[in-house]
Amino acid sequence: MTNAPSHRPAPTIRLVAREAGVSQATVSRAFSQPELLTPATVEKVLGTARRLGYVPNQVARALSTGRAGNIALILPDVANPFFSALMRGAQAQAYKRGYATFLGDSDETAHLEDVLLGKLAAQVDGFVLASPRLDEPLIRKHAARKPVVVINRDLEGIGRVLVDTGPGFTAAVALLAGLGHRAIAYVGAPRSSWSSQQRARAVAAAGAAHGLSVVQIDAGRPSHEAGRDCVAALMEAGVTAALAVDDVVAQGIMAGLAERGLSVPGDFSVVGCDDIIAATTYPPLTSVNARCAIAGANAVDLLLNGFATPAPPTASHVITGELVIRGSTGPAPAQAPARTPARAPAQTIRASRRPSAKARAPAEPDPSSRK
Amino acid sequence: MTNAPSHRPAPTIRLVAREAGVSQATVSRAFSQPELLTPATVEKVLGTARRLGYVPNQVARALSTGRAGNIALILPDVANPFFSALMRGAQAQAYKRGYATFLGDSDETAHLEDVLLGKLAAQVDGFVLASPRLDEPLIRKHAARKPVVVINRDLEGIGRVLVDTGPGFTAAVALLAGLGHRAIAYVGAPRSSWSSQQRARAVAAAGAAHGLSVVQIDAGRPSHEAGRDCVAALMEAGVTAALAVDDVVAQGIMAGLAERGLSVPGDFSVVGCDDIIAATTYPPLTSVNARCAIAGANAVDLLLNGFATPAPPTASHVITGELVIRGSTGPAPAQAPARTPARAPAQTIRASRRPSAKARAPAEPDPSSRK
DNA sequence: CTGAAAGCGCTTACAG
DNA sequence: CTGAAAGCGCTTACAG
Repeated sequence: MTNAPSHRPAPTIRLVAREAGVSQATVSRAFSQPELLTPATVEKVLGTARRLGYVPNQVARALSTGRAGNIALILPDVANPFFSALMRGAQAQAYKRGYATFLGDSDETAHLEDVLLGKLAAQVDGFVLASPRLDEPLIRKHAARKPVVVINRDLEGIGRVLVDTGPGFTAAVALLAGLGHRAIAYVGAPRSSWSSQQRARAVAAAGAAHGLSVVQIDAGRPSHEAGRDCVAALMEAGVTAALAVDDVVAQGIMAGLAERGLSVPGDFSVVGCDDIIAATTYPPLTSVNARCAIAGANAVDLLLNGFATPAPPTASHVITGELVIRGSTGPAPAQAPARTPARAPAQTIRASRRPSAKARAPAEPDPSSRK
Repeated sequence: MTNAPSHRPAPTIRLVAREAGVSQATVSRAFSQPELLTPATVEKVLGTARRLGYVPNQVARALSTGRAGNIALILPDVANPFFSALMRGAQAQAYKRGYATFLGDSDETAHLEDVLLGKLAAQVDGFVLASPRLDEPLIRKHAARKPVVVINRDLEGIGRVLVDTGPGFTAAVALLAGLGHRAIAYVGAPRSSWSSQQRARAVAAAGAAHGLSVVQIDAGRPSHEAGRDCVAALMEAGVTAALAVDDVVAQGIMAGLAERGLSVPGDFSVVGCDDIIAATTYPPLTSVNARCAIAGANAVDLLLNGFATPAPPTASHVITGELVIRGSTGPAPAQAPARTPARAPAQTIRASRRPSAKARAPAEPDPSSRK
């Protein structure tokens, strides 16, 4: 396995030095510490460097200095809108501060997280671990080797960014109470993630404060389908509003309601969380904004700022999500929607170029959501 | 700026050699070419390596061999569902083949693409460039230095993966014609991307073949909002169905129709493209599947396979997108929908924890879509 | 202000 | 089958 030799090798510092008539050290300084050189020297070196198309080799630099100039972002699923937004914020911030970003998708597994952390360790100066699935001892093991900042996991002594959506959910319950709802549901994730737990608690507490009856429903792995599937349970419970662990599930709930001929917010109110896709549904979702992009950027800042200090990052940074009220919440209906049977789901047919259309399951995975 | 010294330095090959009583060369071979060594030696070395927690330093290895073991994926917007899915497929395939992935988000700008390509060049063995905004000469310049595979850009002599959605759009037009539609619209991107051009041509040709009247509408930068905004133009044009450049725009069109009290597919039919979010809307979108994840994986394969050959990748790999029929397409209405004025858009209010709710624009960027 | 030289942690012909 | 040694392309005390 040879690297395609047809690609000419990049010019090195030695060539630039020779062409400019200076030493390698001078070329190096022209790039990394120009203030140590005469402006004329810097100009001369940079000029010939540009002419030759020279760019400092980051790999050699990393080996020499011990600093890679890279970070890695490890997350459970890049296709999930929450993580996409987070990634966008993190990558942009890292770039702005001169760092390149490795992307590691753990496919929701703790094992892959562990492997990725190990493989990338030598090439990065630190990690941002979003909603890690890894158990605490392993996270701490990796954090002992390289600086680590986690997002949405509260680990004492490890740098972390926590998105506090509790107040947003509290506000959402208050909104529903004000609209006359008396029985509501929280639709959450299974082995409660830190985020889902937090949201469930906020709903329970606020519900009690307003004298509402609150049922908790476990949707399983949060996905559009999971949301749709739990609509039966919502009808059974006799509630008139649901707060979901995230927008994907909320959107699924809206689809399930529509299949039963129920309208939102006329017959039922729905609240989501994250506020990434919430503005694009119809009706647009009332949702708790999780400031995903900001969380990603803050995590990168926390990590990079830590490089300048002797101790690893250990601070915890809390971001508060606010409620954004849109069109999926309205006055409580006169009575809870009847247990309407679902209509047959809309047909899905995959047509090829050939006239014969054949029914098949879509190959692309559902954009699902677990945080 | 020092790297946090509290993180103990990783053990090196020298330490392992000393501890195992062998030379560095032997330790190196135990990891990279164990077949050259006695099984006993390999075992001894690997054992002490494990005991010391030694992992080969990828940076040193890269400098020495000239192979980084990394690739970079450059794309216009990670928050766009199309690219998220593509990224997922690419990253997973690279991992499967032993490569780590750098992520570069160009934020839709040609300049950032250029910079990222330059900065990452030394750290990667090649690039996957998805829907590049860069002009052809610059792409060729970079491709002359490092292997490059582009996605959805047809550049002779450069490795590329092209998703051909033409047949899918042709099938979609046939579907609409069969449902009795006589006047349809294609809603595309502005400075036509390769993808949008291709789709527009397919719609025009198929429309002519079926004797339909076809209008082309430019939605500007493809986004949910752009889709919603062009509904007025659709009404004006008197069409009864629209095919959109992607699902995000299609979803926007559905929202705009809903705001006017028009139902899909009763009053109007909508077709999208990409098939990532199509299954999650209500009604679920009929959409041309763009096999995004597969495109990403194929691009990585094309790139990595090229490393084994002397010449850079130059093949072009075409993936055909098929039409997936769901609930947003139906029989043509008796007559084109009247020019109903839009109702006031659903209110958006952001509520803080404090009782006073204040109206503000959401901070998160709209997940938009340009490919 | 500039240069000669050692060193970062590996790999790999070249000997033996 | 194993080792001594050069080299990958930089950076950085150390001299001058």
